Parts: sequence; C-alpha cells; structure tokens
Amino acid sequence: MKPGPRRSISQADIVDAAFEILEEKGFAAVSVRGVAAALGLTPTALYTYFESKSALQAAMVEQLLAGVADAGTIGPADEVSDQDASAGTWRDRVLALAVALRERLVAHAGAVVLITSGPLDGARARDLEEALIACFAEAGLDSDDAARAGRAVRAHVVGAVALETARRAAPEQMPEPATLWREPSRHPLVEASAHLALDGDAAADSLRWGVERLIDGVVPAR
Amino acid sequence: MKPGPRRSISQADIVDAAFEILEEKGFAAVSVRGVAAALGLTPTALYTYFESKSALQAAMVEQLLAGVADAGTIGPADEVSDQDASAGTWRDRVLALAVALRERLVAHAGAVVLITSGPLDGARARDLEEALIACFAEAGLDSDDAARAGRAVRAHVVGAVALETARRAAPEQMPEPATLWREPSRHPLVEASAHLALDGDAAADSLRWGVERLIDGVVPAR
DNA sequence: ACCTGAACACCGTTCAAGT
DNA sequence: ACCTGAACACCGTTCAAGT
Repeated sequence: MKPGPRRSISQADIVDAAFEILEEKGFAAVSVRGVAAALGLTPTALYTYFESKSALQAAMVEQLLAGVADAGTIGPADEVSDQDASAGTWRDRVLALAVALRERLVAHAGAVVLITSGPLDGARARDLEEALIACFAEAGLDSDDAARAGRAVRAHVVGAVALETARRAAPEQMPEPATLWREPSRHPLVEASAHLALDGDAAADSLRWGVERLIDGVVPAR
Repeated sequence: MKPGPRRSISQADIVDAAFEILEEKGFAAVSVRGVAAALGLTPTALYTYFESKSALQAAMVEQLLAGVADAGTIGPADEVSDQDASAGTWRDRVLALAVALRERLVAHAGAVVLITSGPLDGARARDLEEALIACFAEAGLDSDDAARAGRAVRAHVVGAVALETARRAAPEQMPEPATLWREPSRHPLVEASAHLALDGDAAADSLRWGVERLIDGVVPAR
C-alpha cells in the first residue's frame, strides 16, 4: 500500500461513496475526509479527481438528476400509473417529470440541501428544464411563458420537497406539557390540516395536486 | 474583563450578529465561534443563550419570518403597488404574502439555505401558513384544499427563491472557449429564455407570475 | 447565571515529497 | 498521474473552573 499511480478508482466511485454517506448519515456528514476514508484513501488523494468539495457536490447533483428528463419522453404510463395508459400528452409529461424529480430528491436524505446549495445549471439540470419548456411550448404557450412555466414547475417541486424533508428531518420534538385545559390555538387552520402531511404518500399526492393546479393556471383551456 | 455574570447581551443581540455575518460572508461563515468573536465573547459563552447552533439558526429563521404574515392583513396596496389601490381581496393578500416572503428571503444572502436546513415549524412560520390558508378558505375552498393551496404557495416561493439565489451565488463561470463554429445547442429553449433570469426584478416578476398562475389553477372561477 | 480556557474530535485545503 | 503525511486555519461541543 505504498503511494504511486494506482488509478484503482474513478470519479463515479467517489460519487457513489459520497451518496452512501449522504444516505446513511445526512448531508452534513458528507465530508472530503469521510468519503476518502470510505474508499481507503487519504483526503488529499480526492483532489486528484475533484478540484474541490463543491465540484464533488456538483457531480453528485448531476448523478442525482440523471434520467429525470427521460421521464417525460418515454411513455408516462409507468410513472403516472393511475391515469389512463393512453398516450403521453404534454400534461402527462409535465406531471411525470415533476414526479420523477421529486422521487429522486426524496430517495436520498439530504438531497434537497445538496441541490439547494449549488447553482443547478449542470447538463442534466438543463435537460430537465429543456424538457419542461418543450411541454409547455407544445401546449401552445409563447416561448417566454413556456420558460416561465417550466421554471415554475421546477421551483414548485424543489420547494415542496424542501419543506417536506425539512419537516421529516426534524429532531425529537419536546412533548407538549400535559395540560388539563386546552388553550385556544393561534393556528387552528394549520392544525386542522396536520393530517395532510404525515407520510410520504400524502406528500407525493400534495405535490401532484400543486403541479396540476399550476398547470391548470398556466393553460386554462381544458 | 474578567468572567462573571454580566448579562451584557441578549438572545436578540446574538441573532443580529449572526445575520450580519450571514449577509457579509454567506451561510457557511455563520459559525458559533465567529458570532461569539463578533460579540467579543468566547464560543462557549453562547451556549448559555442557545442550546446548540441549530437552536440559533431556528431563532434566525423566526426573526427572518417576523412580520411576513402581516403583509396579508394590512392593506396590500403598499406591497402590490401596480394593482388598483383597492381593497384587499383574498387574491391580493396571497400575492402580498408571497412577495413579502420572497423579499425577506432575498434580503439576506444565504437565507434560503438557512430556511431549507431546518423544519420551518416555528411560530412565525405557522403564522404565515395560517394566513395563507385563511385566504384560500375565504375563496371558498374546503379546508383540505385550502391547506394544500397554502402549502403550495409556500413551497412555490421557497423553491423559486432557492433556484434564484443559487444561480446568483454561482462561482466565476469559466468563459466559453472561443470557437469559430457554433455547435448546435442541446438546450435551445433554455438558452432562448436566458434573458428572463438576469436581474432580481425579473426574478420577482417570475415569482409573481408563477403564484398568480397557481392561484388561477386553484380557484378557476374568475 | 454568565463567562473563560483547555480540550476533543472533527473540518477543507495546500504543499512538499514519494512512486 | 496518483498518492501519502504533515501542516494550516478552521469547526461544534463539552467540561471544569472562576465570579
């Protein structure tokens, strides 16, 4: 185990190791030193493959987004299974893209922080944006509105998943002090809707609902 | 300058100092040690006021959100200045809340990362959510849909600002290598819409557009 | 209660050196 | 080219001790 040219490892291996740590211990635990150790390397060795930690993170984002844009080009019957198995209208494809993006983000704990902390202008991010804009262009929007709509869908998904996962990652909440008399709440509406955000399925439904409403607002002709 | 009870400082002072660092040097630079130094204290002294760094960050989120919910209760004529100065319909109030939230998030660089890295379930976050749901309830939606709509607006704003500020914080992009023959782009639609995301005003307009479309989709009756 | 100083177990990154 | 080892300037947090 002496130093020397070994090339035993690739950029992809490093990204994989980083994702493993991300999934197991969260975003904060993804350190250059930790990833290197997981690969049996010294931290400085990683700087041969990536110029900095943020370059590594950019590569992670690219891998995370890989294939999401394809969810809109293949038939959406697999992703949007509760629809008619009919052809991929632009509406179905927008939904499929949104759902696919959400699934990628939810799959790894801490992926949203990862995606939020960088510019999101890599090749696969552009693929996704291109696919979304194409859908809205097909729907008849002019190029500016189609771009705005694509941006809006992307923002919607990112924001929804950010709020969803932040809630899930909440630390142990201190139990309410046992009180005999309930004070009237300052947030009755919020509490009445608490049942909507419990599990991941409800969150997925909420996202679909939001994107569908957004589409309805963008292309009102039904 | 000997140790001893001094109480020369309050929780608010610490939060203020933290915001100053956030604004000047970004989210990553907000450290317990740095904040303490800015106040002329030892890092450990801060643990008398806040149980942990994340407790400090939660307090920062609360201060950031303070007053945002009020943007929907006061007349929106100030925030939504290009509308008729007429009364606050629920629609105007939703827009005013969204714009106010965006302004708070954009005001401090790194505020989105701050808000994304925590649960966002403090008192002021609930105030905002409550105000949004109330608007949609007034619009005639049942309580579940009103909650979904409120959630959607919040997600939309957070996501839009996240994408907006991430783009702005991008490091120096390497200049395209000078080429004489342009290769056909893989993302023509994305590039054709680049003019939409240049400055902050355009971003603000994009957000308003998106929220308006979302509202249109949620309450189609116009 | 409020604060210090020392300490523990970490970080990202650079640099000189080895093969 | 790929890797190590030492080093620099940082982290969050804990603990014993001072007033």
